[in-house]
Amino acid sequence: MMQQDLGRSIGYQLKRAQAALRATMDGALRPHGLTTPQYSCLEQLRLRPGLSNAELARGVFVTRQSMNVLLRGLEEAGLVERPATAPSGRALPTRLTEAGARVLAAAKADVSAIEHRMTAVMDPAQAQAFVTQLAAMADALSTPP
Amino acid sequence: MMQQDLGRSIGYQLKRAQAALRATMDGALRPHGLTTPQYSCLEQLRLRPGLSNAELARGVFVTRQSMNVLLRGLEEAGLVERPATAPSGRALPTRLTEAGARVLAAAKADVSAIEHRMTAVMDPAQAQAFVTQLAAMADALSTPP
DNA sequence: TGCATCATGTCAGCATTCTGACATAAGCTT
DNA sequence: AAGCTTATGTCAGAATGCTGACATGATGCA
Repeated sequence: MMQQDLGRSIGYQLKRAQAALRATMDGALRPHGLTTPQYSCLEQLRLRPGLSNAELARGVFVTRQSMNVLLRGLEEAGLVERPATAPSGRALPTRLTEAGARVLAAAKADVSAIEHRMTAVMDPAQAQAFVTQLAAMADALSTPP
Repeated sequence: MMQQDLGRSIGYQLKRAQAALRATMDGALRPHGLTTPQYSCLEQLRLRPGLSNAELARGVFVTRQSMNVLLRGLEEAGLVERPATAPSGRALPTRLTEAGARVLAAAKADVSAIEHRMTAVMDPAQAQAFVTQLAAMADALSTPP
């Protein structure tokens, strides 16, 4: 097909939008002492307390190993806590500390503002359809052809 | 606002779609001996031959330093070539070799199929609007508020 | 009951990418 | 002409994330 304009490629624009979001979030989160993956992890824990390391990894789209070091950082900073021994199996259920919930709430305000800047380019109905389409595209790729 | 469902967050779905695309592309490109950033670099060079290291870095959304090591790999593999001395200033214009163009063409077929799997969840008019919206969102974030 | 399979947490090693810094070259201002 | 600003390529070091591997605990099956 020999595409002449990269700007019409969905893969390129997807990467571009994601890169812009990541850079903007990193900038906004730095004053809170968080990176974007750390923020994503805390947000997961807010919505689903008690998630294990492996479950968090899948939710943040990194490997278990990466999530492990990320969690240690959050634990050392006192933002999350894990029991020393597993209540069942090997999974250690992780929870936000009070300090973690506080930091997350402050950071979330900034992140929400960024997401609003993104969706402001469309009307609300378009924005909702857009998110639905994003999810459908991810599903289409995750399902083997 | 306290969002209860991560699936409705545009940031989450954007990350999810990008992660799925990246993983699928990595898998499809491995048989060609390419990573996704390397493929993106070759594609840039196909559309705009003679791009410098710094220009390529911006196009692929990595730093100059990362693009530098990436380019050395492609150069060593014989897929791209750069003059030993800069014709003007310090910028070294990079071009695809014949082998590079050949590898890229073969890889591009697979990548195009992947992009088609993504857009197949919408009708063509929706897909075009979707790409336009992605670009608008990236612009909204790149422009200081 | 045994045993195979799977998921989890974790260690080690490596690849990738980043931040910080420096020297060089071009363009612009004065 | 001289100096300031910007852009580029590159080096060094560190952070981040990944692959491979292993032991442990749960689960399902013969």
